[in-house]
Amino acid sequence: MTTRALGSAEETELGRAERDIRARLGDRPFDFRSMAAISNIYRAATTVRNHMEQQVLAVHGLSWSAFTVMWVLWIWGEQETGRVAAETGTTKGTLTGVLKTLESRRLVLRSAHPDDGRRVLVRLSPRGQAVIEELFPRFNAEETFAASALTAAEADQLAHLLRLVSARVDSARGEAAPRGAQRDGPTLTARRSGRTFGSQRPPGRGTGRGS
Amino acid sequence: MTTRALGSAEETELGRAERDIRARLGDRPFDFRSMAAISNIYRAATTVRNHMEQQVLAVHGLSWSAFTVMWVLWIWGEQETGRVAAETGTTKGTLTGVLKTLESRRLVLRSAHPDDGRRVLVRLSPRGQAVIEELFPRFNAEETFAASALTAAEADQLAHLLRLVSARVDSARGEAAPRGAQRDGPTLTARRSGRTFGSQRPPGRGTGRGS
DNA sequence: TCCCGGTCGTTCGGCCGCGAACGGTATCCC
DNA sequence: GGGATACCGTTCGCGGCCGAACGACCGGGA
Repeated sequence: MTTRALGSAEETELGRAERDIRARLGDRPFDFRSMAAISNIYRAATTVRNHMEQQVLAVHGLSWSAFTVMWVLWIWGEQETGRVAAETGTTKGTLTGVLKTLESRRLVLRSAHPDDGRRVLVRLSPRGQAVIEELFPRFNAEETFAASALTAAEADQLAHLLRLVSARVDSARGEAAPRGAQRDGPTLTARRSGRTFGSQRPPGRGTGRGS
Repeated sequence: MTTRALGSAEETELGRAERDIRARLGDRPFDFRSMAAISNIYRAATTVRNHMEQQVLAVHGLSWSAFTVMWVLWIWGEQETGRVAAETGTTKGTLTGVLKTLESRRLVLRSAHPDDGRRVLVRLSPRGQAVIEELFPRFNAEETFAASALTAAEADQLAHLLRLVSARVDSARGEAAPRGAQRDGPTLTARRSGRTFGSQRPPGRGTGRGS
């Protein structure tokens, strides 16, 4: 309640849209509260991604995905492509394409795994290293800007609530139809979503003292 | 703080990832709080979208975007394509493609605007109407599930915080480089993002008693 | 040794997504 | 009225994105 931010018509505008929706659906027992919470996630995500691509990434012609891959390689160093895919939240097939793009621009390098012929290792090139080190401070500055309508406590709260949603949805992987069922299906390629704070940890890094 | 939900290792896992990031970047003055808040938005959005497409939309082979378009037409009725584009948060070019897909499946109908030869009107076909009415309750049920780790107050708070972020980023449209500058650039196609609660209102609907 | 199931990265087809460019249309202003 | 201007939806090129299919490769077992 502290930061209302911007003298915009935000609340009234949104109220109008919601009123239209209720006028159309109000006689049916839908969960408008969850609808607002969930739908706004996608809305904010698209807004932020477009902003970053236009304001920060455009100077190097990078997409959000390409940047994310470079970020992962920057933080955790050389990785197997499968791990990068999981960490960036895409499928292996998608990652192949992104890597092809990055490789064509000489930003990353692929190399064969020494012990396993199936695996492929990826790492930043010196050029890629320079690009991410130039880009990330600007990227982070825009993150600060995007969160600047929030108090510190609100930013923490936002991250926390989003993690709860992600964890909840992740917990339902591999199910079929009904909501009540317990999860059992193990067969599904590991999938993560988005940059940073994925739940995969890098290999050979601190074991984090178990549970 | 009330709902911790799932006996998962969520917090410790995320803590480990964040610790790795700080180990790599901690000596530099980055804004880790904003980083966590913003990056988790994208992560949650992807997770939710994939979940919806797999659990709800797959039975009709619809994408999130196609569903969103049908939703808009369902709630607000026949619309000009430009308005649908703004409401769904895509460009006009993208919408043309989505409409082509929907039209090929006989879910929407295009018609010429009576008074303006440039405009095109879109509406749900009877078949499309039936599909969205079957699909939306299931969709909303999954929204409820996705938000089920949150209390009612937390869900409201999440929506509120996300709206603040969206509004903040939207306010920066048309700028170039420096953060301090005031916005001036008017030339930019109206852009919204995501389903529901966009700030565009339908034409000819209640005027909402102005400001 | 030779299968054989499992795993890895790539390829493929289809769709979404963007900005830029294009043709058709309306509107403003003289 | 007639031309400049602005607007609308479509098209285009390129890249991201997914699931499925594929070929290469690993490991274990007889």
